[in-house]
Amino acid sequence: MFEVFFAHVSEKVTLTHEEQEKIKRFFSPKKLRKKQYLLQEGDVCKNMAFVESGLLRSYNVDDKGLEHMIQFAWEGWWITDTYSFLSGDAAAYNIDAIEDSELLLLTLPLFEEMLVQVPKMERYFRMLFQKNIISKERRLINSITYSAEDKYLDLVESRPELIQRIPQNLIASYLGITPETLSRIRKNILHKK
Amino acid sequence: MFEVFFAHVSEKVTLTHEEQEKIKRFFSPKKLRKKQYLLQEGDVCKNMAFVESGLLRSYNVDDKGLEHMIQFAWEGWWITDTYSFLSGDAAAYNIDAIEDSELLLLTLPLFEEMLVQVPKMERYFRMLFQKNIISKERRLINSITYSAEDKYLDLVESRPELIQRIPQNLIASYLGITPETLSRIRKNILHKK
DNA sequence: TATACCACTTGACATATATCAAGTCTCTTT
DNA sequence: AAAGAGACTTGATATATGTCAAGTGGTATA
Repeated sequence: MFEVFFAHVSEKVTLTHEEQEKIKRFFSPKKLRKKQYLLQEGDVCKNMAFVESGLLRSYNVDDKGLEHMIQFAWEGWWITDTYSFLSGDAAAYNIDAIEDSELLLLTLPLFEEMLVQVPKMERYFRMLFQKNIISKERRLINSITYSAEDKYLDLVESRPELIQRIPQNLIASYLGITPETLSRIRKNILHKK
Repeated sequence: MFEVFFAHVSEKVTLTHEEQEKIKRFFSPKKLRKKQYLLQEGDVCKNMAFVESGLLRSYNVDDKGLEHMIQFAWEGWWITDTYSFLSGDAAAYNIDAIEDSELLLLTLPLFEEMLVQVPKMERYFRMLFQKNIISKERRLINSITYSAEDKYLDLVESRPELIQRIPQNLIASYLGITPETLSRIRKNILHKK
């Protein structure tokens, strides 16, 4: 159950066997069936979730009922509502499973306790967050700078697995465009070739 | 010179006097006059910069020569091109001073050395990056979800100091809209009142 | 004091993208 | 095999925002 997780951690820091055993005790495993919620808007986000298998998404819902994708997370990714998790305020996001999934959950008190007991994990999370910042920044710039077509082309290039695995209507939402526009863009790109 | 910096650090972790003295040695102070560059697109970003006083901005420039604001940083903020700084690849951004500024610079080797010698700083940066993720995420959602007017209203509410201090054409760029559109939005908001 | 420059505004018009509505195709369920 | 649902496409039209061009007022500079 912890295979993917420790493989991921070991890319950033080297843990002893004892440290691994200690770390395991802070997590609760959880299975989620397709379409089940991990978090609903308005609730407090009690967990960070590491995805051992499957696929989840986080998104918010606007006044008109439209969904806006914030993140997709599959094997080897973390997903949470960072703000709600850390502040204890109500979540603005929903998180649910796109495919049946196996998760490792970590609450805030256990997260903090783990960082104290295994200081190497401070380093792991610092590095994890660095990468997160880089990718959020890239997405933000794309969103501000590019046309709908260029946003899509950049995604195709930078995240091809995402294009393969995620339905088109969710990709459209992730890019901040409508499914109709994305469909027309794809048609347009094919014509050009 | 380190007043603002240690005030900022002490919000997150408590340092001894010895630790403070040790930390100081990793930084190089630098003054920047208005309009001077800290980083130019294409160069490698050699530093993270902490702003002791003044105001800087990071931005990229698109094919048409238009600037797109990524971040503003004044007293108590960090600014860098995170990707270029960590990877050593060419920077996609420019960073320059909007006002005369005093900075504390930290190179990557010294950043890493500091984290080893003063492990509390791992914790400081982990927490700093957490906050950064939260604010980037909020901006991203706004960018994807909201109309130009709603983006501006959200900024007025969440970052009033920014509205005060930053020229309107740069705010427009930060929101991903044109200065003309922002001007009309502001007029429109006044009319409603 | 004159000059030039910059930030911002305003108007007319252009365009990318959204919206609404219908249609196709595939896959699942009965 | 039939029915229904879901994902995607396509067309007609609407709308928000961009583009281009001109004008105003303030402020720095010579």
